[in-house]
Amino acid sequence: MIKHLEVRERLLARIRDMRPDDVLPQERELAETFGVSRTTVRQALQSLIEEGLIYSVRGRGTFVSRGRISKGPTLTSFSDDMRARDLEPGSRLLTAERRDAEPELARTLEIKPGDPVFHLERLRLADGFPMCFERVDLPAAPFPRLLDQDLEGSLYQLLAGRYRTVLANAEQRVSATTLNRRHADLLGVPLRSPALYVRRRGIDARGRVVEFARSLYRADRYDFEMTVHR
Amino acid sequence: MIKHLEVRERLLARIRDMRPDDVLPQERELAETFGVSRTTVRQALQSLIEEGLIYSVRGRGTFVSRGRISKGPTLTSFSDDMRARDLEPGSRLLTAERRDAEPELARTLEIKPGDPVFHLERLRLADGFPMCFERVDLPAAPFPRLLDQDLEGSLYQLLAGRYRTVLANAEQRVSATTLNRRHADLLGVPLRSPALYVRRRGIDARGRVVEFARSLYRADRYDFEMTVHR
DNA sequence: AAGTGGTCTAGACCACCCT
DNA sequence: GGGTGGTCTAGACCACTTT
Repeated sequence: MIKHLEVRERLLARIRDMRPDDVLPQERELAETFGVSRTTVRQALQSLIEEGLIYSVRGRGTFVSRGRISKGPTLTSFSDDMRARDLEPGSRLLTAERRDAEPELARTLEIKPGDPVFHLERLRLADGFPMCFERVDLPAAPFPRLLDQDLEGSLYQLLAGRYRTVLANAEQRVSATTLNRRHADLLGVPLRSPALYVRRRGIDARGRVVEFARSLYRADRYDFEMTVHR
Repeated sequence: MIKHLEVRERLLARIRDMRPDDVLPQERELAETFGVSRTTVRQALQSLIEEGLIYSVRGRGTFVSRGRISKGPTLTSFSDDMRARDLEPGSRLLTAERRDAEPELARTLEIKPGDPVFHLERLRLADGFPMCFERVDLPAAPFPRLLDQDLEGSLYQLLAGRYRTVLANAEQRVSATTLNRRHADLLGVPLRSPALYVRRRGIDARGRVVEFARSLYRADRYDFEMTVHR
């Protein structure tokens, strides 16, 4: 087990029993308590600060943040996201086909026009009810036989497991829209209901574009929580 | 000058002249070149990795990312935000009054029910056209004579300049909605047009709640861009 | 003056990738 | 086996806050 992650876990356990603005023991003391160097303690503290769970003030100390665990803008799959909300994720595959990339899609995926891509359409469910309609395009070359796999589970997990491709970061654009007949029916809401429209370009550790996804989230059941800094 | 920031600057200059997937010198070499320890080099590299400018692969090296500088989710004012889009920010003050905090607002602002708060309503403009309708509540105590100030400019700048209160981070919740008669008229769009609805709680460096803002952005003219990691 | 977090060092070993 | 990034150590000094 990596030490700073272990320290992080033990700090998390402490923080859970503390109240907002309570002060944590000082770093040198934590280092002694956990039997690690101060550097390692600081590495663990830093990750908690980045998530907004604690904050530090020079010359005063490190304190528990107000507010609760609001997950920062990290890259999570729909499945993880739903589980974090205590909802059971599901999926209904609507379309799965091989296509030739249109020029604009090719540019987005950084491949050549006409190169083969996989196009998926899925209805994402939470506790069995529609939450999100998503269309995903992926370059076909890195993912042989993708369409033969089980595409109703987590796509990210499939890419990581079978194709050793892990998404490292994503460019995301979030806007609002109202739903047309087809999308409203799929999501089980009235025509012209509001929805969050998210366009995402997923990038792997080497900087290759792995997916371009467009999702429509029911506005009455979903919102983005984020903590922004400085 | 803090060393790791200086190293960061010098690395940035190098990266600008490199192409995607070019490899950077190895960390031990950079340390020697810049006359600092490897730890300090790593601190500089880390900040560039977090911004997506470079990526590292264990056992291979550190490389320049594809894609350009995509600003992460940082805390910007409306004014900064508009200027980044080459739009001239403006403001029309609709309401500015002192109120007593309702219980729910008091809880959000972490003050006592009945404590005085300032309530502002502003129409935010971009190149003179409505972009966003915002309602802001602030605790009155830390901001004496706030209502006598010029409230049509940047609120963040006013808080920083006159009251020495700098927002350190904010909890934000983004959802979608459709506009009612009043809000549609204010924003100059048809009834029931889609809009982004943002609720934000701004926190200062000491963890005190400074503002609670609810904003409605025209969906046809505004979206959130963000880069998410890991 | 004492205590806190912020920065930095020099060196060590580990985990992983390549040839 | 040699080279890379990842983790960790023990110690030092600095900048800031509080007493």
